Amino acid sequence: MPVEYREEFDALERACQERWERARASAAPVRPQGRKFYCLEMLPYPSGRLHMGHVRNYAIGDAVARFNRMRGFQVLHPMGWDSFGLPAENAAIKHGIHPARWTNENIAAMAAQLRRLGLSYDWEREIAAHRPEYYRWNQWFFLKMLERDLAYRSRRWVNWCSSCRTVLANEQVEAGRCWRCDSLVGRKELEQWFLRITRYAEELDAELDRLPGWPERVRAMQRNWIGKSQGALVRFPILDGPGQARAGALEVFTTRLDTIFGATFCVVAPGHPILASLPDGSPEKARVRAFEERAARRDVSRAGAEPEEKEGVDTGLRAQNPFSRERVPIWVANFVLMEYGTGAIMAVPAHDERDHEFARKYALPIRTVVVPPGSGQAAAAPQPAMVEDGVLVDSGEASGRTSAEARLILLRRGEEGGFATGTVRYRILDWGISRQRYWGTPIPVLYCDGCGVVPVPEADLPVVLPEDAPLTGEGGSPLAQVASFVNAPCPRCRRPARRETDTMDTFFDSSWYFYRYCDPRNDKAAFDPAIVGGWLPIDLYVGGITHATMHLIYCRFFAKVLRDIGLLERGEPIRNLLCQGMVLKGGTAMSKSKGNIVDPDDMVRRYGADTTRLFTLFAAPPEKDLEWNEKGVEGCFRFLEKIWRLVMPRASTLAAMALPAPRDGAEEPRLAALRRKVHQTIERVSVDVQKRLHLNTPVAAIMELLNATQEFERSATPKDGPYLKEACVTMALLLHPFAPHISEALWSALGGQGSVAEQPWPGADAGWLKEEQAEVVVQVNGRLRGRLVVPASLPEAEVLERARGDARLGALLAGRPVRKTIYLPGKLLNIVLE
RNA sequence: GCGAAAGUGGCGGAACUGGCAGACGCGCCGGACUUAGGAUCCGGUGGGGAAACCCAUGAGGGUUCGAAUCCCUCCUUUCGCACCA
Repeated sequence: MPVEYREEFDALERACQERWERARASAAPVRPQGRKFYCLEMLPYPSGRLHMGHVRNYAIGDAVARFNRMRGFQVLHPMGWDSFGLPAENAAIKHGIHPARWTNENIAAMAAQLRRLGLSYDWEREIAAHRPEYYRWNQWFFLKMLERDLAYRSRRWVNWCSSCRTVLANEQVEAGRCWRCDSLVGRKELEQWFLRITRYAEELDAELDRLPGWPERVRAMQRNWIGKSQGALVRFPILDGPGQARAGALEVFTTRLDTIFGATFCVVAPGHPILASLPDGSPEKARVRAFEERAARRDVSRAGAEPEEKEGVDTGLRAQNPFSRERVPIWVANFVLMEYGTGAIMAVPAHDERDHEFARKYALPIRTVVVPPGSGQAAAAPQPAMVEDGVLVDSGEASGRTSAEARLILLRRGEEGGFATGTVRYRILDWGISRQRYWGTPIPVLYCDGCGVVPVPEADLPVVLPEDAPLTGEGGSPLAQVASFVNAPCPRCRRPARRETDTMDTFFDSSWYFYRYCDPRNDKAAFDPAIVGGWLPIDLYVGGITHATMHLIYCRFFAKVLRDIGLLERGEPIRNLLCQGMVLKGGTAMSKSKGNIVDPDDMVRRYGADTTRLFTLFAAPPEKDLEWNEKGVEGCFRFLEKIWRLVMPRASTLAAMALPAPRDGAEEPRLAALRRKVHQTIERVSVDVQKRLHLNTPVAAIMELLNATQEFERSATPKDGPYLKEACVTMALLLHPFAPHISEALWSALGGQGSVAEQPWPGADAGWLKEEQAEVVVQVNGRLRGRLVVPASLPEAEVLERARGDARLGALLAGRPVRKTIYLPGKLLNIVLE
C-alpha cells in the first residue's frame, strides 16, 4: 500500500527544503549573465509572527521567481528585514526587553516560518536595517544629500503624535489620526531635518506617465499626492491699512487667472506674514490676533477631518487688483492654508465655490466675469458659483475670449506689467525625516558652538546607536539622555560638541534596500554601481497598496538622487508593480481585535506549505482581496492528494518507460486528446503567468489536466503508459511554481533526474495546440443553434453545406435565403438569414 | 465633490484581440463502496419549460451578423484624495 499524501507531506516538505538549502538552489550569481529577472517582495517589518498577508505576498513572488528560473532567467529573489521602528521600542517600554534583542528574536522566528514555507529566497543576501553595516549607508546617503543641499534643517510645525511622542510625516496622518496608534494628531514646532523631495516634484510627476507596468490607481494616487498645478503668481500692491498707508504687495497663487476681473477681495491664511504689519494696539490687530488664536486651536485636532464652517475677519488692509485697478479688502480666514501656494488667495466668489460661500456669509461683492459659451451677457451673480471654463465678460481686453485664451492673454499682460508670473505649484512637501526616537538610524551630524552644524566625516561612519539608552516612553529623544553618545568633539575644531539625537524615519531605510541586495556584503560602499546596474530595474515588485504614496514615492525620489550622484543609470527602479489584495476573513481584514486571524503555522501544520500557498494563489487573482475559506483550502489539499494518488502507485512503472515521440498517438483519438490537453495546459499556464500575471487560472488549468489524466487512466492499457507518463511529468513541472515540494516528489518518483527547479520550463508543441477535428459552433442570426465536428481546415462553403445537412440546422435553414455568413475557421459559423 | 477600480450562479471566481457565458474550486443534490461516513469514487447542478425553445453577466439605451467584453446615461460597492486657490 503506497504512502498517503496526508501522512507524507510534512516530512516531504522539510526534506525538500533541506535539499534546496544544501544545493544553494536559490542563490543568484554576483552579476547576471544573460537574461535576468529581479523579483522582489516588500521588505517586512519583523513583528515576530507571519500573517496570511505575508504568505500571500511571498507565494505570489515565489511563483514568479520559480517560473522565471525554469524559463532560464537568472533570478534575484532576496529577503530581509525592515527592522528599525516603533514597535521594538514600544516593546522595550512595555516589557523591558531591549529593542535589539526583541528584533533579533523576531527575525529568527519569522525566518524559520519563511523557511518552512519553502520560499526560494537567496538567504545569503539577507539584510536587516538595524545592523550598523546596513544603516551606516543610510548615514552616508544622508551626508551626500547634505552636500547637495538635499537635506536641510528647518523649524516647522509638524504633526505630533502625543501617544507615540514622535513627529509624523503627512503621509503618516490618516484623517487626523496617527497611522499606527490611531490617536489624534496634534501640532508642535520643532527643528527638523528635511529632504528636498520637492526639487524632484516635476520629474516624479512627469515620469508617472512612463510607468506602464504600474497599476493606474497607484499612479493616480501619486499624481494626487504630488498635486501639480499650473497657474500664476499675481502681486496685489498694498494700498493702505489701518492708521497709515504702506508699501509692499500681497502675492497670491491662482490657477484661474481668467477670473481675475471678478476678484472682489483677497484672503490670507492665519499666520501669514502680512498680518504682522498691522500696527500694535489697533483694533484690527486685536481682532486678527484673536481670530488666529481661535484658528490655531481648532487646527490641532481637525487636520484631515471634514471641512469646517468658513470664518474670517477683515484685516483692514486694502490692496489693488493690478488688472482692474480696483481697491479690494484683505481678509484673513480659516479656509486658506499657509502650507500651499503663497498662503494667500484672490477670492473670486462668482467662480469658486469656497469663495462664494465665504462672500455670501460676509456680504462681500460677487461679480460674474465668465459665462457659459453661447449665452449672452450675464447680469446677476451665479448661484451657486459657476466654476467651469467659459467666455469672459467685463474683463477688459480679455472680454469675449475663452477662459483658456484669457489665461494666456492676461498672463502675458501681467508679465509685461511686472505683476504676474506663470508658475507651477506642487502640493507635495519636503520629507521630514527626524524622529524623536531611539530605534532608528542616528542622523550623522554634530552641533558645535563655534562651527555650527557639522557633518560626521565619512571615515567616522557608522555613528553607532548606543545600547544603553533609557527607554521610558517619556521625554524627548532617548539618545539625548546618553551623555557618552551626545558629547563628542567637533570634527572640525575638536572642541566639545553635541551629536544630533534624533533618528531617521524608517522609510529612509526602505528607500534603497533593493540595491543593497545586489551587493549585500560590500563594506567599502553601499553597493557597486556596476553590479546594481546589472540587476536593476526590479522586474516585478509585489506588495500591498498601503505603500502607494509613501514608500513608493520615497524610493523613486531616492533613485533620482542616486542617479544624480552617479550611482545609478536610471531614475526609476521599478518596472512592474503588483499590488496584491488583502486577505480577509468574514469580509474584513484579519486582526487580533476582531479575533479572525488564521495562523499560517497552523495551516502549514495541518495541510502543508504547498496547500497553504496553493490556496492563496488559487482563490483569487493577485490584485483582488482574498476571502479565506477553510473549505477552499481543503479543496486544494484534495487536489494534491488526487495527483499523488494518481502518480505514486504507478510511478515506478512509468519511470521505466520512455516519453512518447513528438507525433505519437496522433491517429488514436484518446491519445491525441490527452496529448492535446497536455500541450494546451502548458500554453495556458505559460501565457497566464508570463503575460497576465494571473496565478489562479494556471492552477485551474493544471486541475483540468489532472481531471483529464484521471479519466484517461481509468481506461488505460499498458501500452498507454508513455502518454500517461507525459501527462504526469508535465504536471510535476507545471506545478513547481505553485506547489514546489510535491512537484519535486512527483518528478523524482517518475524517474526525473535532479531537482525540478533545474528543469527547463516545458514548451508547448504547436502541432498539438491545433485541433484537427474542430467543433464549429453554428449560429443562425447570431443565436446558437448547433455544433458540427468538421476537419479544422474545411472551407466555409462546405461547412455551410454540412450545416444544411444537419437534421436540426437543416430544418431551420430550409427554404430561407441566406443574406450572408460569417465564418471563423474551425470555431464559428454565423448564418444570417433574410 | 474629484480621481481610480469593480458589479457574472448559493459562494470564490473563469471567459486573452467582440465569437459556445459560468472553466476550475467550494457548496448542494443523487448514486456506488460501506456497520457507518464528515473518507473515497461516479454522475448532476444558472432560471423557466413536457419539449421545441425562451430568459439570464447591476439598470436602461446604442453600435454590430454577433456584446459580460465597445459607446452613452444611470445605479451600487470598494479604495484614494478632499477647503490645495
